Amino acid sequence: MGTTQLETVPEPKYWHLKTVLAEALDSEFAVGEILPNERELAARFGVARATLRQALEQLELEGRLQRRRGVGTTVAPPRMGVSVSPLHTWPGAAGDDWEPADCAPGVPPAAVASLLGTEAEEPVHTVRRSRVSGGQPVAAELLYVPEDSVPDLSAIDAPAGPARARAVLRELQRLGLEGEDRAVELGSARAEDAKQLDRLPGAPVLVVTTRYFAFGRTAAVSVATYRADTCRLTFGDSGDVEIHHGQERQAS
Amino acid sequence: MGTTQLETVPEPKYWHLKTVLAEALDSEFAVGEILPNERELAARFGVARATLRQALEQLELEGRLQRRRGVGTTVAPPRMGVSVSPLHTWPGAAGDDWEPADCAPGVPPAAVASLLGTEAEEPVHTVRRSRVSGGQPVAAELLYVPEDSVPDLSAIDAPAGPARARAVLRELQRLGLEGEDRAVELGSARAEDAKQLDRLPGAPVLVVTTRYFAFGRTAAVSVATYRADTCRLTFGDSGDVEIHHGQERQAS
DNA sequence: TAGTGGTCTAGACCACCCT
DNA sequence: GGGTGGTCTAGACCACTAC
Repeated sequence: MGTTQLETVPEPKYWHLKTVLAEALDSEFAVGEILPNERELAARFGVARATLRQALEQLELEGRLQRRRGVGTTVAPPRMGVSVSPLHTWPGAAGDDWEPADCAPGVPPAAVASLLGTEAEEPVHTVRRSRVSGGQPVAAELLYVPEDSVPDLSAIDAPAGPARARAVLRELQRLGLEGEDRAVELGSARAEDAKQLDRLPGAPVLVVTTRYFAFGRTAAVSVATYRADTCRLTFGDSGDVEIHHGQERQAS
Repeated sequence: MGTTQLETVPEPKYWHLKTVLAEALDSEFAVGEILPNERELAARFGVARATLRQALEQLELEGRLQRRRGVGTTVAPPRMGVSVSPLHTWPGAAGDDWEPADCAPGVPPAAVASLLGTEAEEPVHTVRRSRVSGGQPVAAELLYVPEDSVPDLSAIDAPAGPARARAVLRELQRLGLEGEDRAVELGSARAEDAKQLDRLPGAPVLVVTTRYFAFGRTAAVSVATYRADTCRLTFGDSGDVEIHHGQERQAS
């Protein structure tokens, strides 16, 4: 009864390891610095490599580390704030930092079709865009626009590719935007998005689903996947606020 | 040169496994149904248990599965939409679905102190609340309120506990709220939050950081951690939209 | 007490990057 | 070619739940 029981619930090794590493990152490493490789770190801490990797995985999930196959593990800079504020403008409006990449007709996934209220197998304009911030890709987007939302689009304008993407976006601007709403959830990058984001398939992403309303219905749906490791999504004007984990220095 | 190379990039086993399982979930399992245990599934697919677990982990991350130690793996219901719209009201206003749990003075983490603009070691009112939706806990929140934001709070009111939490929230309502902004990022549940969310430490969470402005400065900061596996954060009025992965039936 | 998922080990080989 | 992280194996034991 009088015994001091510090660990009624024994802490998993990888959890403790993560804490130790996190403290080391704050105090002993600079942003961009390369950590010792996994085999050496595991040996140094006296654990199996798999256990060490469990700790590294969590730190990467929290945006503290960046791991690249064939290169090594580096200390990540603080997450960048990426604004996803409702701007009450259509995608593709002047000033947004998305780059149209492609456009082709395609059947949207069932979840999107249900949001659009289209028939199950009905093809819609599918515009792919990518967003770059701070010199690296942060998001990949698929924008689904039913054919009848942009009736004036001349099919002859551009059969496919970036030119057609721009044409669809241009047509959207003509519509009266009545509103929009957003949802954010956790997902994992599909192969296509992963390549666009310079990550491996399955990497954690924040999926932002936006519905655009016009004519009293959903006129377009955007599904944007943001790199969860490097991005902090901001709503409002908190985009330029710095978040500090601890002391931070720049690698020389 | 004329060979058809279907797999220039060989797909990892766990990735393929995940796809197969996801399809099985859509077509052969009902929500709430219990899957065969990991050892049997691994044997059935001819892989090591660790490999199978990698696939299950991703499906859980995507909100398709729910795993509970000592119980089993069940098919998760679609994620519930949880509204985090800017309501332009203080936390604790009538009608919000947060339950005050506790309040004590405490030194906020450095990141929060920097948002509040308080001194490094300055203690602030720290209110803990929890949010329940659909009968289960979805979020845990720590609300940091500097002492001078609620100067009229009589310390004698309640020394600690839920009563004091309510007292702090009550005082907040008196202030003129000038604005708020939010940021969403991925994190992992700390031990404390994990218990509150009925998850293991390290579980993926969506961290919503909200700044409340009054007197031309940041008068309070809220850090809310939402279960990433069960929640879809909604901004706007898309909260009641159904998202379907595929066919869905109810377990009998 | 039996069965589940969670943790951990000590190996092996592979895909990728850089030089 | 040498070094990195990524995948995979076949075990073992532990913590938890339910009966």
